[in-house]
Formats: sequence, structure tokens, C-alpha cells
Amino acid sequence: MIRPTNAELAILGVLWQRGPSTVRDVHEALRAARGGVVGYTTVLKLLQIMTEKKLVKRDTRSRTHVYAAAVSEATTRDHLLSDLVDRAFGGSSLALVLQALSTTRATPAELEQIRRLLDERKGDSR
Amino acid sequence: MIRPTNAELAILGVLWQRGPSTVRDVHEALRAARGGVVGYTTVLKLLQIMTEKKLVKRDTRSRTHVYAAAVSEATTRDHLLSDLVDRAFGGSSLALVLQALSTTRATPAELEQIRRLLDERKGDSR
DNA sequence: TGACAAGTACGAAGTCTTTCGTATTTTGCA
DNA sequence: TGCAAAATACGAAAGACTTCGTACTTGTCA
Repeated sequence: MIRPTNAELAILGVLWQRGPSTVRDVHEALRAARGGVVGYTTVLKLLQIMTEKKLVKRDTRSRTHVYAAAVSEATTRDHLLSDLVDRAFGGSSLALVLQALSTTRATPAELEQIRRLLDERKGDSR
Repeated sequence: MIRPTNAELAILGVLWQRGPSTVRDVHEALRAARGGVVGYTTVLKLLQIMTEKKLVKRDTRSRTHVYAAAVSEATTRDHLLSDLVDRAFGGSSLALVLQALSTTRATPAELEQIRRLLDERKGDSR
């Protein structure tokens, strides 16, 4: 159900990082982050749409509305991952993990981090 | 560059599985696989578009054209993964792997498979 | 108080995806 | 030979995304 589009993800990224923000905040963050050639009213419109979709919450108490993410980053990532698993990996999360592992560039420390996670789950079929 | 849409992925899935196929083949495979309520000419049109996009190759020697995937499954998966990494994981493949691992349901055997892959890459910063 | 700045709301246009209907072409065979 | 079946080509429509212009509202301060 939670499947933010591209532009929506960019905005959620800002909200996750900055916390509750005004349109202006988001607009400037986007402009700073990337070559964000996106107009102010575009961001406003997107936030309005995202409010309808319940992706963000809007506080209208002050004239300048304040928006906050209504979905967590982890949950959203989960949804996007399982979406991709369904669409391109025949429903197999394992296939995705293996593919990601086999092409990702990881430092030894990172490999170790993965190994630790595996250890925690040893014999755990969750 | 290789970013098949949803419908395109479904078709590529058939081509990867069946090998070179006619429109009719693909159409029937889709209909069989899912509740594939998709018309014959829809599949045809998609294959034509995919030919333009170089996602498939078309052999027109016989009247009934034969289509074959022009992109490999592994490469396509890579592209989709790195796309998702960029869009939703701040560019960190590691973050994606960790997230996928922490929510995926894996049997001990599967965990072992992952561990073996890690072993192969030990000290390998590729 | 009245004009300007800063906000929000809204509609509309452009692009992409997906879908299919219709027209046209080709082939096989009765 | 000529018709029906099977194919391909093409255009167009509907929906989703993204973008922004324009209109309207509200608050500030000279």
C-alpha cells in the first residue's frame, strides 16, 4: 500500500532527515541536495497529494503548514523491497539478497557486519 | 539505462524462462501464470515498444515474429537494485542488504548459502 | 490602513505506461 | 481463386506522475 513515487521518496527523505518541516524547508533541502530544479509550488503540490495519500501528516495550526512523514523509513524500505522482490525476483527475497551481495562493493568491515547479522539469526527461520 | 516497467518485466520474465517466443507464446504464458487479463494486441504492442527500447530482439524472418530478451535477467536485476539503492537507500547497497536480511524469512539452509557467499568474498573489497 | 511578501489552493499541461480497437497484410486451403 | 484465420501496425484513450502558472488569502509594517 505504501509505494511512494520517485518525487515522493525524495521528499520523504528530507522529512526523515530533518523531521517536521515547512514547504520552504523541504524545497530548500531538495535544492541543496541535488541540482533540485524543482519549483516551490511543485513541492507544495506534492505535499498536498502526499497528505491525501497519508504519506505525510500536515499540521495546519499556523498559517505556514508543517509536514511530517507519516510512514517510517524502515517500513517504506520494506515495502519497496518486497515490491521489487515480487516484480523482479520471482518472489524470492533470498534471490534478491544473493544478487545484491554478489554485485555490491563491500569493505571487509561491512562484510563482517553482515556476518554478525547472520549470526544473530542463526537457526532462526523468522 | 535498463529500467523495464512493470508490464515489461512480466514479459521479460516469460522470455527469460521460455527463451525466444512468439507473441502468442508470451500471451498464453502470461495468461497462464497470473490471472493475466491482458489482450493479445496489448502484448504485441508492448513487445514492439520493447523492441524500440532495445529490451528485446525481434526476428522478423518468418511472418510470425519471434522475440528474445536482449537484456539478461542478472543485469536487469542489478539495474533495478541499484536504482532502488539510489532512490530509497541513500546510495548504500549495504543498507539495502541489511534491511533485506533483517526482514526476510530465510531457512537455516538459506542463511548458510549467504554465509558461503560471504566466505568467498572474504577480504575482497570488490 | 493599505500594499507587499509569503502562503496555500487549484487547474492544466506534458510525459509515460498500459490497454485495446481497428485497419491492413499475409497465408493456407477448400 | 478467393475467403477466413492469424499476424502485424497504428492510433487513441485512460490513468498516474510531475511540473508549474495563476488566483486567492493572510499577515506585517511603514
